[in-house]
Amino acid sequence: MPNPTDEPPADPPPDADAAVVEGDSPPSERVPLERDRIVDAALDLVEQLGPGNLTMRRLGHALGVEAMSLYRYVPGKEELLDSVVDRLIETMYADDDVLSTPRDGWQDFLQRMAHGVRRVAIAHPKSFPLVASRPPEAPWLRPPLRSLDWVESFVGGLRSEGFSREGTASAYRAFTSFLLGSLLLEVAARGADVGPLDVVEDTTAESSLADYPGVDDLRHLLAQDRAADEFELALEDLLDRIARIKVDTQDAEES
Amino acid sequence: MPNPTDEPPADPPPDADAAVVEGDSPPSERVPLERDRIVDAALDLVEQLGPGNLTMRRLGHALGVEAMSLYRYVPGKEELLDSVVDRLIETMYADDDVLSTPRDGWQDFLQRMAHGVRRVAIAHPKSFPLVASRPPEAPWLRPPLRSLDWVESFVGGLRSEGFSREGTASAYRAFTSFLLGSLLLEVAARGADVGPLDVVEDTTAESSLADYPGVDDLRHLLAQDRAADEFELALEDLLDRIARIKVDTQDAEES
DNA sequence: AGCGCGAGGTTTACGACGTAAGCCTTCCGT
DNA sequence: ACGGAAGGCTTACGTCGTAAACCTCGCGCT
Repeated sequence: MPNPTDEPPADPPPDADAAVVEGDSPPSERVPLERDRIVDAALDLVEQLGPGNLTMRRLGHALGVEAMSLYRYVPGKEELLDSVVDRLIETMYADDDVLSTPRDGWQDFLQRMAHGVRRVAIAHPKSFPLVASRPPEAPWLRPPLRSLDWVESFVGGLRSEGFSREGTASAYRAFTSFLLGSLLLEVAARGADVGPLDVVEDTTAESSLADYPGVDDLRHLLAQDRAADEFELALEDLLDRIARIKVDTQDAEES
Repeated sequence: MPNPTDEPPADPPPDADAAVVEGDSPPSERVPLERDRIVDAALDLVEQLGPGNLTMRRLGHALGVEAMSLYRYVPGKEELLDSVVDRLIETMYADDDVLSTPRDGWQDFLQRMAHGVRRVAIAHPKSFPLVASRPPEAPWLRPPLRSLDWVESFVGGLRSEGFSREGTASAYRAFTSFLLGSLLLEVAARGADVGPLDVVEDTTAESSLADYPGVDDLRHLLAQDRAADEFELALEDLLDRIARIKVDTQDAEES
């Protein structure tokens, strides 16, 4: 068994060219060919098998095509993965509840943005870590807000609400590291217990915890999933912190 | 070029068996054989080439040995990587400035712990992300504090300082996600600019930023490395937050 | 009608990977 | 002296990413 990186590969036979939905019709296009389809399929595969089990051959197979055909549309696997995270980011940006510019104050603006990112992370637990692990293209594109559009929204939004340059930059850094830490951990916890079958399997029993009375005592508390509540609380505290940053960095600036 | 995942592989010739330091001598051992040596070498290699370029053959080569010989001491690559992150965690735990139990209050205790973790992260920028990306063995082993010893220290320390069970659990979750987010981002930024040569290469010039005036305006600020200061500030705010958690969850508990 | 030609797919092939299986050597206890 | 195991080496298999060459249509020309 050469490569059991994440989960059993489990290769089902191909289907492909299944439902070619019709409906749209700009002048002269046939059936929806590819490239976006490739990225979508890659995202799906990553979500099913984990990033380590995405394979060009497997991906081709899922699209009813040989692996090499993909290279007509994608320069290589790395770039494909980059496109996958781009797709994820776009998904976030298309969220209706996320504003591209503040409407009811910056706190509401940032709340919506944070929740939008969280929604995407939770909807794509296996892919989300990719957003963190690909090398950033520029120092100001910090995961998980890895796109100029997001950063522009963030920066423009806060500036328009009276944040100084320094305040905006600090807030941006605080916001991104908060999101990254919380969501990576939440998603990792979520991803762990969706294993193949496992049932409930209390994980208790077993060995160790005898030597670790403190941990043993808190075992149940620590295993509980309070992610949603704590995200909310931590986010509120973060906004307070950012409010403090705002006033602390308020200095003489032109508009 | 099959696998340019991270950086150019660049395979130098082997040396191995170079300096076999003598000095210790328990009853009957020859030259320091292996297993720990393997893990150390793996850690070094990851640090030099990035995790994606660690290869059993390359690792063997670095130790002056064929790849297959490693399997005498290590069951497989996954387990090797697990051992590497364990080694990292032990390194943190051996830090003299980190206390295993509070001496001057829990704030000092957590400060020292946070700085200890940060020191290790910064000393091993390429390896640190491994600590985050390996699947956790239990829900209460949250990166980057992935060892029962750490968690026991944390939990025991806070409990002994009067934290309730719930308060301890909340503080633990807040602490870990703070560390993970901050340090991953700091380390990613650091890892980015140690590329092969690149010189300074202002990254400015170039394309894009014309359409993103807000980002362009803040470009220099956002590229600045304020990681150290902001870690300190954020950590202090986190401790305040934890103090609030402490009093908020103070309820009737036996000692 | 013939014909080239390019878009989009396939085949084949290479080198690197993780690792199973078996072989060879060296050295120890008896 | 010798058996055996400890520790390394060689060979081999299946899989990966991808370069290169090759088919095979259907279209627009003349």
